[in-house]
Amino acid sequence: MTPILLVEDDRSICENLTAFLKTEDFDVTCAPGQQGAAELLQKRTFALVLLDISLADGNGFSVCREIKAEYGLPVIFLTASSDEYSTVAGFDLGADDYIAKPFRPRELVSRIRNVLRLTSGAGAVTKIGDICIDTVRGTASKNGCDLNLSALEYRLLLVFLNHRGAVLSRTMLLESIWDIAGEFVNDNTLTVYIKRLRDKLEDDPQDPKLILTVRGLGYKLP
Amino acid sequence: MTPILLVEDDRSICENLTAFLKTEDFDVTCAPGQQGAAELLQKRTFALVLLDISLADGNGFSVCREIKAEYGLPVIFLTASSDEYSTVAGFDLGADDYIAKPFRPRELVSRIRNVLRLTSGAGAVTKIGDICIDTVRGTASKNGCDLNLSALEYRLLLVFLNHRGAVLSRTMLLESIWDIAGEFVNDNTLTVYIKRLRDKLEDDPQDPKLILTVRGLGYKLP
DNA sequence: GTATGATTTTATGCATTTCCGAAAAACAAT
DNA sequence: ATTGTTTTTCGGAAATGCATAAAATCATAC
Repeated sequence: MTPILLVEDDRSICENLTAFLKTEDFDVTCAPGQQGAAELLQKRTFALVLLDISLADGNGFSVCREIKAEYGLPVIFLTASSDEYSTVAGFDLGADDYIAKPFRPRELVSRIRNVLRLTSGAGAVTKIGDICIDTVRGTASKNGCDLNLSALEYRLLLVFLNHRGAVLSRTMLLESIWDIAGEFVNDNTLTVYIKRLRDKLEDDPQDPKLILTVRGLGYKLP
Repeated sequence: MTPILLVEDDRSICENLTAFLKTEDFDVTCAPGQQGAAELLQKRTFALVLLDISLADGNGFSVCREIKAEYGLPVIFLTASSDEYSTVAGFDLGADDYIAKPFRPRELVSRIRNVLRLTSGAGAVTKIGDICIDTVRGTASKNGCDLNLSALEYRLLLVFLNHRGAVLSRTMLLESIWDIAGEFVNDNTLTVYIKRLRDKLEDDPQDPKLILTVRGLGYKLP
């Protein structure tokens, strides 16, 4: 299921598209406006964004600019105003395609697949605060400069990323990284890697804001 | 001047588009039908093909299939029949965009630029620094002189090329080149070929700038 | 049959990382 | 405060992953 973010304030369009795209193996999440879209992009990772130009709060253009600057995700504009000016402006902002309503669902699917094909190789970037994780390039950076994570540090960070907000028990973390044929490593190894990650990620490793300890339960990424 | 091939049998459209696109810094060559298109593609190099579906001899779909198979060039369908079936069929053949007549010239230009942006890196000849890879001839050259890559070295380079920027795991590389009926070769074979490629490609093989090692994760071409 | 080049394997060295034990610190409960 | 538990820190030993050289195998043409 390819995760897609649909930014659209018309509820009925949202519901119809979500249902239809589901049958085509896309996992659609709806955001009614700029605000919600920004929050979802912070929290989760998407492969593509479908963007309505006319939103209640702000317009699609500014959302597009943000998405391109922050996450580099492919964007397809989805809009009623099919006038030439909009089309050109949309492309100038780095949109990857532009579909005028009313559009035929099957054409939309074709265009989504097409854009995904053309942009594959573009990174799937997730942001947490000023930390940037690019799962395609296999890098994590802070304020643009590479953090030089080791392979294990990187994998550990990924686990936190995929369970954003949840408390992860030490056992669970050990299992997901060190479970080689049921043989675990020393429990303390995890602790050491938590420290390493903090040293590299946190502004102040003494007072972690990203990887928090939940005493007795484990750790979590808020 | 970006060279574009326009395959279109309506003379007046040809002339108008040629003139207009010229003002946008595109160098348009017209072919009235399948026959002429094939000959021109043989003789010259184009960056993109604008393709009318309804041609006097044969139809645009078969031309598209041929272009994609033989030259791998980006294709934009340009057509009167905007029915859904055609759109989907066009994309299925590997078209990169689809514009229904009548279209606005400025939108066409936007879409051309957009497709060129998205497909840059495809094309028959790709450059990385001072390395030139010609996927039609199957050769790679540095500063104009042939690098004399062996078949495997060349194929390995192609894998990197097709995943520019991404970290490619050793397993993935082994699979894409040495996976003969699930039987892998010695894991170190890959290492050796990485070295061979570096020796031929890099200015200073000791300090690679093209094929970088990402310890624990794999290699990547930045 | 030998000569040439491509491919694969073997062997070795080096650098980084991963791992662990033990001590120190932080925390919770009495 | 005292005690016991959990978490953090530290340094060095062990393991791993990668680079390199050189030898062995295979294919092809001469």
